[in-house]
Amino acid sequence: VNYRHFVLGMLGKEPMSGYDIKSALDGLEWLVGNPSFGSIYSTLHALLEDGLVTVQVIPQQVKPARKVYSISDAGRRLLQKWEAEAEPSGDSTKAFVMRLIMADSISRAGLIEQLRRRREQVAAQRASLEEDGDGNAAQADRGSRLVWEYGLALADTELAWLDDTLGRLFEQTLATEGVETG
Amino acid sequence: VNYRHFVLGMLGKEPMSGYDIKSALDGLEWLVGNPSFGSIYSTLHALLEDGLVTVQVIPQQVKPARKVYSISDAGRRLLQKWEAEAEPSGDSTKAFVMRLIMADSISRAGLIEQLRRRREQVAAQRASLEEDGDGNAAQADRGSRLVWEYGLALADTELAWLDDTLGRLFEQTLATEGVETG
DNA sequence: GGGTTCATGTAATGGGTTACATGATTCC
DNA sequence: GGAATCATGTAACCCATTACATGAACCC
Repeated sequence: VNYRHFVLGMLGKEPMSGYDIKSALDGLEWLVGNPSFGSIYSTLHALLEDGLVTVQVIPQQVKPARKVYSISDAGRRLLQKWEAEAEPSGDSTKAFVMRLIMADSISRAGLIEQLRRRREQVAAQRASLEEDGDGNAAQADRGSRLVWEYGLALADTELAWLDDTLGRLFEQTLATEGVETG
Repeated sequence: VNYRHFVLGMLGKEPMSGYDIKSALDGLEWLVGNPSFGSIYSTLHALLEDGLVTVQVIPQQVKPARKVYSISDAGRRLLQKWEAEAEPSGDSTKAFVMRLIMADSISRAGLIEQLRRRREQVAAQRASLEEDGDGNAAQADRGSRLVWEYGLALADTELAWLDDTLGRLFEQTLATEGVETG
């Protein structure tokens, strides 16, 4: 995974230091991954050099100065562009969660679009898995059968969650538009 | 991820060529990952050099010769050793599926042990997630809340699947032992 | 006294992906 | 005619992890 977009997305939520980003991810490794300091800091430096973020150095008496990074206009534009384009091959779960956690940086319509895309991808993955299994479920080895069951269970749960979440977001959108237009 | 153990585990199921391994993984990228040819072939070369696998070259008229790799005794020993030791930090989902798919290379008792360990890890992840959420569910941003819900849903499904699978394996073990001893 | 938290940074290392090279057959 | 399948391999590149460096305050 490349953490460039992800780090930018975290800064899209609110200005943070590299240390803050790392802290926010502690306990979430299994869902989003946990980039090392080396990775975060160098990503931050690169983003700064490209003008996608700005820094504010906050000196502290004893501890090294905090460097709080904020997203720039150019950075927000790139984030928007990135949000619009889907990975053609399909995001991994971690990549999806990375997009999900920075939902605040994008519009509700954009978020709905993300979830719709994810729904399609997961549905396709589930379908191809089921197809594979139908043909050779009987003669498949134990390992393959276990993976097959496991994959179907995870896919079904994710589809259900996506449908549920999309439903709630859709209701909110209707309600908001109802207030605006009525 | 390091594909060394995984490739060895695939060969533990049955002798295969590099191309076979890659083919077996097509359509399973989202679950186990899909190493590139470059990665698979160099891994195979390294395993060969370490004496963990052997090759059998099968010439073909027009196509390049198939190189079918088989696991050696040393390889099987290493696989057993690897199976016994758990990643201290907890496996990622992909790493777990990698272990799962090569269930045929290990004993049923070993498999049960694997699933038990995974159950512990997922339970711990779920617990820390819930703990995090309880404190600041109200003031958390939308993205964090979505990830929280998503993570709980996935964790619950996996726990249920693990319990179910462990139950079935346990029954089979009892049945087998029943035949043996009675 | 020793481990943990806060806070940043650099350099080496490892290993996976991408791109390239080769080459005949088969399907559209 | 062009794309896909079968089948292996090498080299460059990218980038994440690991290890190292610095330094004070706080808790057991």
